[in-house]
Amino acid sequence: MIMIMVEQLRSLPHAVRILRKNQYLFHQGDVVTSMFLIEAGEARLIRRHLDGRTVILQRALVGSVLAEASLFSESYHCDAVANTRLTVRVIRRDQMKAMFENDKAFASVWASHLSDEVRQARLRAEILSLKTVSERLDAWIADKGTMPAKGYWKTVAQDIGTSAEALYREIAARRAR
Amino acid sequence: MIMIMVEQLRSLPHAVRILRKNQYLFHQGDVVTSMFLIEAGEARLIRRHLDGRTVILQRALVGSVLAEASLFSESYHCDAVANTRLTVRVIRRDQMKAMFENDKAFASVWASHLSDEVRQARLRAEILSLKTVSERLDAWIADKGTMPAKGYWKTVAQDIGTSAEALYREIAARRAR
DNA sequence: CGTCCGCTTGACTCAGATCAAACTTGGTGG
DNA sequence: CCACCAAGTTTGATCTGAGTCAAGCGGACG
Repeated sequence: MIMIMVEQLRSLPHAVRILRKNQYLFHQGDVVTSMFLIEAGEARLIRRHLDGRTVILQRALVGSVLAEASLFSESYHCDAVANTRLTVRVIRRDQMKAMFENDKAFASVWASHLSDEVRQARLRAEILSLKTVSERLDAWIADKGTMPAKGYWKTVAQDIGTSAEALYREIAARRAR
Repeated sequence: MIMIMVEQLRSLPHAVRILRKNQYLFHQGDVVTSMFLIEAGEARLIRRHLDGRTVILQRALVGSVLAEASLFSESYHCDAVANTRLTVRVIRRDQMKAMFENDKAFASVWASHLSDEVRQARLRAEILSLKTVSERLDAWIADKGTMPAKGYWKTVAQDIGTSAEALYREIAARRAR
């Protein structure tokens, strides 16, 4: 399903943009003129708080679209930053809108994709409403299937909204059993 | 926008169902045959955990649709319960799908609505990723505009994922300033 | 008028945030 | 090949915000 969508998006005229790690793709408040399909690398949607803390709204990997939720809105509601060196396909918003309006199959796939995003975001909120690290980790694993390789644990800690240390301790405790 | 959608939904043939408080509209895993438009009352989408604790995924008031994210899926991914006496308009899923496919305006409105849901769910996750009650309350108020009337505070506590007591204390502390 | 529910406040306890210091590991450049 | 650096991991110590239990208050409503 998602592949079908990506296929169709690739058929549109586009430009390509390459960003360095930590470079911004767009900022909260910018007028939405383009949508971005990730070709290589990884990005994150973040919101920065007054005190400088950042919250990750979403992590986006190869094949995902930034920012789906903005196709019908005037301005971006968060920042997008490259997590790694990042290659994105730039598609003009009006072209994507035209495709949505003229191609029934695409419209369905797009809506279905949005529905999935709703579910995922609600799941994330559900995980974050759990109180202990242990419960959150269980829920995270229940969703994803397995624990990732060692270098990615810190990332999981951010996903489930705890400090890295707390997660390491939980993992250590489980290892001990 | 949302009103336009509701208007169009009302134009479809439908049945009406009335539920008592705490009665279930559907359960997680049920096959999706219908969508529900709330005519009167209030419902909540919840997920029940092994230990019996319930997590509110979403609260739904008059005019909202349950469960948007399921139009394109086979089974419900959570439970829906009446918060009050509840009147819903029952619309068959295949009719709604047909409308999505044949009516461009509706398709746009629907996708736009889903985008909004994505934003809201992500915002909720963002709030829940904050660590102190004070920060969460600030974020909640920043989103909604103001604090609700006194009888609704307990609800807010659930929204921001803390105990009622913790919220009452935070409110008391603010009053003191 | 009694019952229910939301609010209020106190006391206690604890999970996890934070700070800190050491150790792996992979990559980079000399 | 090794020194060095950056990032992630590990573990300890400390502190605190908030969950929980508990008891009392007040308004709404049958």
